Amino acid sequence: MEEHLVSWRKGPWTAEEDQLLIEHVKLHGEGRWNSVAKLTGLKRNAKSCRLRWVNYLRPDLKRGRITPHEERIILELHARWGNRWSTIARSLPGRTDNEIKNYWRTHFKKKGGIMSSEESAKLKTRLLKRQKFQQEQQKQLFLQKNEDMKRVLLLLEESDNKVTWSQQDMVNNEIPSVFYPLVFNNSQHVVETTMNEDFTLWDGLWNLEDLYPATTKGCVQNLTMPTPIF
DNA sequence: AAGATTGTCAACCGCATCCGT
DNA sequence: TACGGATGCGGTTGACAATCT
Repeated sequence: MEEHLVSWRKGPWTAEEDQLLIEHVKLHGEGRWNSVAKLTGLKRNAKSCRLRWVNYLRPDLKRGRITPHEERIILELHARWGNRWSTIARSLPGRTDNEIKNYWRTHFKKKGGIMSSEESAKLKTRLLKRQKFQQEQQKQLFLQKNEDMKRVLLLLEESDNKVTWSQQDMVNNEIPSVFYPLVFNNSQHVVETTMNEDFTLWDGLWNLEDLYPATTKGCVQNLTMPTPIF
């Protein structure tokens, strides 16, 4: 396609354009971005198509906020490799170089590129808070598990010891699966998912607390630890 | 309530690199 | 080996949203 004859569309992509691009990749695979316009009628140049696919439409992309674990990886890899975003992105499946670059610039890049001692102290405090929270959460999980086991023992007694552990239960040292409906409202998987999501939520709140101590203090204090559903 | 400031993120641009001819 | 097109990368911009004053 002769670029000087075509007036390429620019700016945000529409849902229709996205659909055309998705269909094109389904049919022809990734790459050959120059043929997209020819074959689909899209008025987007090769670069724009590639970027849209890589940063937004790829099905293996991870949506949502960067997790504390990912943040730690970003910090470590940036310390090692500097601004080699695509290299860093390879260690974070589902995240794009653009996303990581944006995240870094928003959260860590300071004027002049060097953090003041006050800022680095803030970062340290934040990491310590996280560590503390993780420890507390593990403790809570442990205590919760103990409670679950007590419950199961009671149920076992009530059921006249007629229930047996499956082989898998024995291997995992877990509650007999037949008791799940009685012990958990849903499945254990749902409980774990909820806990993880809550962790992300709490992490976000810490960020807020660091940034806006006055406005979020009350909110954070009034929240309680997430508890499994019974 | 409204304007100013700051944060976020999608998208663009220029340059570098790769690869086929 | 040189050349040109395709692709990849990192820096930057601009629009919009959220928050502050």
